Amino acid sequence: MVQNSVRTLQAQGYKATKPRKLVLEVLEEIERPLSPYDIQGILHARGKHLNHVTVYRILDLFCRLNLAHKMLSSGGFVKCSLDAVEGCHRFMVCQDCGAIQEFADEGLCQGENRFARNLGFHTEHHLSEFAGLCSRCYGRQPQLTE
Amino acid sequence: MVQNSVRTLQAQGYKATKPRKLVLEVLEEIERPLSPYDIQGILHARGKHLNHVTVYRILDLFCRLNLAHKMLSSGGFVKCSLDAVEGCHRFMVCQDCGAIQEFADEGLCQGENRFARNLGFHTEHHLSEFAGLCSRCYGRQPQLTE
DNA sequence: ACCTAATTGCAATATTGTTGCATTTATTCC
DNA sequence: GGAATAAATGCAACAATATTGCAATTAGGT
Repeated sequence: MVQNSVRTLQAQGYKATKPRKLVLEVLEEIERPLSPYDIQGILHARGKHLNHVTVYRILDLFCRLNLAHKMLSSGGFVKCSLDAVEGCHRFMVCQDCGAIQEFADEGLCQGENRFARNLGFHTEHHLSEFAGLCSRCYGRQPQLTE
Repeated sequence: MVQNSVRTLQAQGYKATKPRKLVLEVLEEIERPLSPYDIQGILHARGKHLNHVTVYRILDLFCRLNLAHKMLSSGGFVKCSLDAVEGCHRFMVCQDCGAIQEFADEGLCQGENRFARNLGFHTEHHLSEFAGLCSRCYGRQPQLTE
């Protein structure tokens, strides 16, 4: 799976370096928003030592290439699971287990565009996050500390 | 107008202190996302000196009381213009002049809830921001530096 | 005007993010 | 496979942002 992202990197002329692959692995494995320092810490615990500056720059690149997304509510980074989200980022965040799920819907976009235009606003990008409970956590005891 | 917010504060048992009124004034006057340090700086230039810790705590309180909102995309704070946004925060941000406009729509909420539920997700809050051009800036030359 | 709880300021510290430059590394070409 | 080289990383220093505990101040009720 990391392989897909590696291809994207190379297709755009970026190198598939070891640090970049390591960050990709973490983001794929942990489907929850992670800060740059979170990622550094996780890798550190695995004996992989990346400078935090490097992590910042990698995440920055990934966001530009749409390989990752910076969550609006928490500022944490997640791996994008959808390829074709043209300037429209939508995620559901489970308030219990912290899991995130990306989604897209043409109908929602159109509804939002129409609504905005009625207010004289010409929309270019939508950002939206839903907070709630995922199907696994719905009807269970809370898990997440915080 | 600050008066409305002052009433909200007092109705909830919070004091209408000078620092709080000053922050309210700035947020009302400047309808663009402002960081805590922005606000401190603006007030400082007017001869009003607030400690940044105070600004942080005030903004924190305002958000809890729904008097202010922390923008998802920028992290800046804006004054809420709608009273009855129950856990649902929606803003349009002009990419040109930076102006923000809060909005609400029952229909959008319902559509989003329905969509999420089809994916097994039980939504509690919606956060959404549209980026685009406001009616004044649409069809003009760009203004915002950055 | 006084009392008291709430709020603010201060100092110290922690966390997060940025910049310039020397060193290393992934790819291209032979 | 082994250079060449442009890109990427690490390092060090620093800048910006955010948090905590506690003493001093202030708003609101009497």
